[in-house]
Amino acid sequence: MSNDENKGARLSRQRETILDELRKVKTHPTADEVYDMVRKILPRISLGTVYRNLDFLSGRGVVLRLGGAGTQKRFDGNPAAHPHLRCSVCGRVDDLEWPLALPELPVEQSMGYSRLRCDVEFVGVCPMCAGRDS
Amino acid sequence: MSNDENKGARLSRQRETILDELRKVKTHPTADEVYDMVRKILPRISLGTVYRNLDFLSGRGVVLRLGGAGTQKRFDGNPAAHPHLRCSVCGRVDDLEWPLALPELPVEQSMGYSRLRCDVEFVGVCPMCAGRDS
DNA sequence: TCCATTACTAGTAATAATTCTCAGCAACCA
DNA sequence: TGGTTGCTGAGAATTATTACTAGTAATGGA
Repeated sequence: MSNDENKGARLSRQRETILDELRKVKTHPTADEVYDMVRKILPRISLGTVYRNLDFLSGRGVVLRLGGAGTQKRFDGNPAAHPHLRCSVCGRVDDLEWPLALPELPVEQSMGYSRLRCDVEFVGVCPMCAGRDS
Repeated sequence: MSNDENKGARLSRQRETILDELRKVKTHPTADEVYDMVRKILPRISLGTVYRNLDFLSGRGVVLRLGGAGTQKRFDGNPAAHPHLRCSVCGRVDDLEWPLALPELPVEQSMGYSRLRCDVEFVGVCPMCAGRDS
């Protein structure tokens, strides 16, 4: 966080706390889950600030914004590309604990796209949701 | 489209048209792009009907609902799992024309998740958006 | 054939997630 | 020390999606 791109950017208490809290957990919280976490430390923070900073941080590649199949976006404190498991029922996301090599796309197959990164997501039903019904 | 699960389901003119139009294109339209396409044929169709039927069809696995990094969901007339290329600027989605084998997850690595399917998405900047700025 | 049931529709209201706006405060620089 | 810029909280606005409602059409027995 100290190259030219970030010239002028300040590490406010709010921004720092959001980043800290996000790095602390292994769940992949949604914006308002982050809001709840951070509010325990900075009770007067606003939801808009959380969104603004998650946007800022993911824009800089410091955290990962997971688009995914769900309706809300989720955020990951670990910015390295790694595969996820997503529950299609409750929307929860886990890291896959298995060193799956991410597929590499040869430039001549990239159809003109640049700056590619690979998102791999396995979508299924998590143990909790599978137990609930069937 | 004729097994037990679909008992009672009817193939209305609206539903049929939505499916036809979706299968016709290689783009991966959003719900309101589908709405626009279908409206040329059935001008009185409502957006709610489009959403309802896209939901119905993707629930049955007849079409694919692509969650993805963008803000709107996109739909794919080809329900077979296959990798996509997504532009992080304009949100457009292309099929990857390269027979990339989708990674297979061994059951013992699935962390209790069941009925898994794999989504692979390469996210980058498409040629059009790359040309516009830099 | 007639009637009850069910699936579906258009239109519109409601909701949910996210982004935008704006006035004030705080850090930084000349 | 004063001006500029980045950031904030609060709340309004926007956007995508879902839910509701009343009406219509297909279906399946009596």
